Amino acid sequence: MGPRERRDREREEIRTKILDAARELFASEGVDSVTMRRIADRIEYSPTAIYFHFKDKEALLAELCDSDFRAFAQNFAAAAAIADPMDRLRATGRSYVEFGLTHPSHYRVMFMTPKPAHEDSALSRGNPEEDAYAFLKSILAQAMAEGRLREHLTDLDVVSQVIWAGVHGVVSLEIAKCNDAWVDWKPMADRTNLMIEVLIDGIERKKE
Amino acid sequence: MGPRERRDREREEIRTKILDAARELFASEGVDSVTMRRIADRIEYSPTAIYFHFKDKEALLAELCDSDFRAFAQNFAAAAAIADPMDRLRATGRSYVEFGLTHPSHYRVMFMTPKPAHEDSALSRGNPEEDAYAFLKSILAQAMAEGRLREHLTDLDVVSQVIWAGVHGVVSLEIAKCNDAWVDWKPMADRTNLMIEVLIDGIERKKE
DNA sequence: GAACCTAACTTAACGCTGTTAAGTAACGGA
DNA sequence: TCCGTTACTTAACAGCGTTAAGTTAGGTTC
Repeated sequence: MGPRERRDREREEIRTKILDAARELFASEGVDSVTMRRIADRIEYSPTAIYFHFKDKEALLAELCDSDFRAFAQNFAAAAAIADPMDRLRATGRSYVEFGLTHPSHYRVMFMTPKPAHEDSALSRGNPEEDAYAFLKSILAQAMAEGRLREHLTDLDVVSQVIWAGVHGVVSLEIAKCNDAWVDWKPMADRTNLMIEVLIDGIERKKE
Repeated sequence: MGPRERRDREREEIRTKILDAARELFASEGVDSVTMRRIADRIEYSPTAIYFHFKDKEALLAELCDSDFRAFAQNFAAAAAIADPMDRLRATGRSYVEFGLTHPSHYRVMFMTPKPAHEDSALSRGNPEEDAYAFLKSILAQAMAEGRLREHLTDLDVVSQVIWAGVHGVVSLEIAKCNDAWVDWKPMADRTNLMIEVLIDGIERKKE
């Protein structure tokens, strides 16, 4: 079974070569520069060779996205070490915004671009270390278990989705509209801080 | 001075004809279907004729955006009639979300797509009836004047931008990620309600 | 009225895109 | 040795935004 394994390995190698080339183009020149022909140029193959390894451009980008999601989730490792759930939530929010501002191109593709379905993913969903949404949910689950959330907040998913939407709103508005002059944009840090503060204040149970 | 005026009028007519065709294509088949060639087909001109009336495709879309922004701002007319600023804020948030869900294509172009500068606009900025951001700001200005906002909230722009980001987050996540199966999406109405409630709770001054 | 000029187009083309069809080598298995 | 699969290549198609060059109609000027 030597040749077969070697062939499989070679196939995997050129696959990752394509992905690496795409990732480099994407990071350095933006999503619009990622064309099949430019990827092919980089790896010194013909453009059509890519279609032997990926169904089409969309499938290629989707697979790029998967690894980006993994990097995104690992971005929260530092925050994960914080014991207090509310403080962990604060740190997670800050990490989230930081990731978006540091990798705006990735953020756009991951969270600001509608994609048709894309169900088949190599990511282990539900695992807080690879699935950022599961990570957020686990924080709120602990907060709820410890009685730190308001009484009427019983649906973990709704709360998670609103928290997510809050920080996502700050990041995505910044990415999409920071050049628009008709808004007197205040410093990003101020917006981030107030958003996190408002969100936490809105879900935290008040002491009497 | 007859002929000259007639010529100017004709020029304006074909201009709006182009815009109307683009708008129709855009609304019915999405932004990707708006191509110079398809617009030209609709109005029975050659594609290049459009370039005599618009610098390029981007300028055409920018002008479409302007009228969309006007429609967007007028969407808040009903909410504007509410006297209490916090209730007006609630109604405005709900109108905002409703607009986004009813016109996802427009919303995407307006608020989810980075555009290079685009400063020249026919919109009267600062006028709450045409500028939705100014409208939001005017609500919060009244709230602040009436002592309804927390003491530490002194910067009207920061508060406005966070409120905006909150509802924008709910809408844009819905538009971009509603097909993603790795999130157990809860009903849009629940997310909207909780977001508005959390935001208002986070900025409203508490009675003692 | 004739010449001229310019505004408003058209046709043809360029260079780019994603993608497919058809052809060609190389190589493992029967 | 033959055969079929695998992994490609070259050529091409249809579409895109955009530009260059040519055409026609209409107002202006002598």
